[in-house]
Amino acid sequence: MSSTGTDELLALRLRALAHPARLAILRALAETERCQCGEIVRGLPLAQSTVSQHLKVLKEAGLITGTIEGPRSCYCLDREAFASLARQVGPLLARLSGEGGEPRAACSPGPQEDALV
Amino acid sequence: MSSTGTDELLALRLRALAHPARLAILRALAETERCQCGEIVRGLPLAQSTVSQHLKVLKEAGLITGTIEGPRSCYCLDREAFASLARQVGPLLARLSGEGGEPRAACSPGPQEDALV
DNA sequence: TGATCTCATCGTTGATCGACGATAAACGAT
DNA sequence: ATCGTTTATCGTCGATCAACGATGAGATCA
Repeated sequence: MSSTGTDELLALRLRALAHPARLAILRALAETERCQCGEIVRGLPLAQSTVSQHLKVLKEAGLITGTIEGPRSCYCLDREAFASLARQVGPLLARLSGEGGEPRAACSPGPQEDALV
Repeated sequence: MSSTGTDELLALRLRALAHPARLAILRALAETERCQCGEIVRGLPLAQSTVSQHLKVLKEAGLITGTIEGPRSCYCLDREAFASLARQVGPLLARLSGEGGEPRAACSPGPQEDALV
């Protein structure tokens, strides 16, 4: 497996997560379940336009949904997207962390026998 | 909670993960458990200097360790770092995905079909 | 109608990323 | 001592990011 194409999407979503401001936005959305953009702006030390950009990034990554509702916008988490991401990231991190729990001999024990395929 | 300072480290690590080439490198390290940089280069459509740069990013994020061993280098996963990352990301994604499983009423209450992308 | 509020988008600026070739450093082998 | 191999680093270039202010589009309210 290794999935060449899927990695693009996975990387896109991880990149969307990989910013302190966006993490803060997501946490705010999770806590309040409210969607007002203005409230998020007031909770962060960033300009309104900057927050709007971050929201756009999150929306394009498919992590949140945005709905124009009258003069204001309603943002909220796409729970299913995060569940799907968890199903992808969970096993990946498990595998990278050793998973089964074999000793694994770290990296270089010293006398590196042959190797090579 | 949410700790403003921790988000910096979390974002750093997520950003290190958020690149297809680096995902491929990590998978290669997880599969072969071998550390030769040259082997990784031969397995990717990238120049040696580019791979070296990616390895540097991963190392600076604390996700892998690199040991100079004679003329060659020995890279391998920092299993503990990935375990720690999993302990951080797992609950986060669980929370963002709804966790408890309450209905949560989605976002928009009104009958506005889609609007917006 | 006009004023106001909310938010998205545009345009700009400086910083960082991603890729590459070229080069240098460390070591083993000849 | 001199090669050849392996890897890190440097310098460059184009693309993208992150932040901001300014502007514009909708919708509500006076």
